[in-house]
Amino acid sequence: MTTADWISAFPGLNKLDPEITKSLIEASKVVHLPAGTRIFGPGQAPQAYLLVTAGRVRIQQTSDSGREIVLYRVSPGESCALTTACLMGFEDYQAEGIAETDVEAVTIPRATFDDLITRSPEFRKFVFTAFGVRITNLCRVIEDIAFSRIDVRLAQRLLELGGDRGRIEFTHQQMASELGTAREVISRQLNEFQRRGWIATSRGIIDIKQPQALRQLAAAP
Amino acid sequence: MTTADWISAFPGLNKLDPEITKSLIEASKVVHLPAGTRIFGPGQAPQAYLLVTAGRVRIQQTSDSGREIVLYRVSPGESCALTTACLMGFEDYQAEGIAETDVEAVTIPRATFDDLITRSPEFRKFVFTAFGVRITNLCRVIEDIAFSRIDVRLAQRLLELGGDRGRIEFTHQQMASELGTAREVISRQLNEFQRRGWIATSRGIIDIKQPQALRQLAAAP
DNA sequence: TAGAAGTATGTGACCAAGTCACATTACTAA
DNA sequence: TTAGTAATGTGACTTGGTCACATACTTCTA
Repeated sequence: MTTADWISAFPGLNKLDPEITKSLIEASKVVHLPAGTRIFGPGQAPQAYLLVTAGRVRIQQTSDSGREIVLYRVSPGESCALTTACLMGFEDYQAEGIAETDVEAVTIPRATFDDLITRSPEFRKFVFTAFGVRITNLCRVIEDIAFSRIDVRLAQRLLELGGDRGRIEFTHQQMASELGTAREVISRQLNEFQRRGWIATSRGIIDIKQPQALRQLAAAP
Repeated sequence: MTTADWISAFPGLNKLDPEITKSLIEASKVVHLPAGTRIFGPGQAPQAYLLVTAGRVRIQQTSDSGREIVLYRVSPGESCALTTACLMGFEDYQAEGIAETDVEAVTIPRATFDDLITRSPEFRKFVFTAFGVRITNLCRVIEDIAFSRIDVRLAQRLLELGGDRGRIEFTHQQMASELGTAREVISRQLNEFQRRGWIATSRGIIDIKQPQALRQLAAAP
């Protein structure tokens, strides 16, 4: 089976030489990871280059004191810079990757990855661009944590996570981990949002009622 | 002139094939940048791969509100992941790189960089490891900002910047930019450190008097 | 189906850190 | 010497994080 369907999900991989594409498809293997799988983490290095085709992987970091913060997510059409870096020989990092939903991904063995890097400028660009996006993204996170108000950040994240249905199945503690803050802080902010009618909450659920109000807050200077 | 002295400053580049080393040296050019030079930034993409051989480059980010935070520094023996990413085609980032001291660096043209990536596994590993280090580093910054107390972070940074002489020629505002906080916060913390006899300060200068006291605070949980 | 245990959320008091406004103190260049 | 500028000091206030504990909802079990 060398169904190449998945490759169309990666804009950066569309312009590869047919030969390269062939190598890529032949060496790749589609894997399915159930929600909750720990894909990599301290003491658990990934064995292959990973391209997510369906589902979502959450990359997060836990501090010594046990508090967590979500660094970024890997969505379909993306790869994880951390696993790539690890694959290329740098293994000492603290973050961990967890399948947030059932995940379908394509794995490419290290040797093939190395071979493709050598042979294809387009593949190289794809990989380096992925690095660039992640680094830029982490810089953005730093800026947000350092300089943005918690209500603004919460509104942004609610909109990001809400999707079309506007329903987020997260506990307050999970939302706190999203933003690297404390549960009580989230509880208070959510209560305030609810008081204003922007959201409705019940145990483990947040429903967005007035996305435009959240958007306005999220866009605040 | 193809003095290859600089190459010994890069542990990752020591094991290259003689041929690769030759290419590297022939294509490289040593450049000198006076302190204060803006090496890259929004709207100012770097034109070549940059390896720092002497001096120090500061990578920082400025928020919309004008506040700054130092993301990391590039010291001799290191390269800048952001410029690399940029070089490989990803250009949209907000951070800027500034020569903090007079800087001596080796530049490698894009074409040569690309060629070396293709031909040398060791060079690839060097580049990818540099990415990994930076990403790990940024994750550490995120953790610090999100979870560490400002006095602990200040103590750490004072020790990092103090060097052997234990003198730091920074204004309070500059120290605030280091940690992404406000000048008043730094002033108060420094006053407290001074009150305890750990440091001495005068206009634009911080002298470390009791590094071990700072170390103890810096190691706090 | 009641009770118990576990998880999620609410709340007030308090502390840490960031903001604002303005005063004071050093340096620098006429 | 003296403006003028840059650096630092300070108090009042707001925001956000911490702590301790109360309350409410779910699920499991007897």
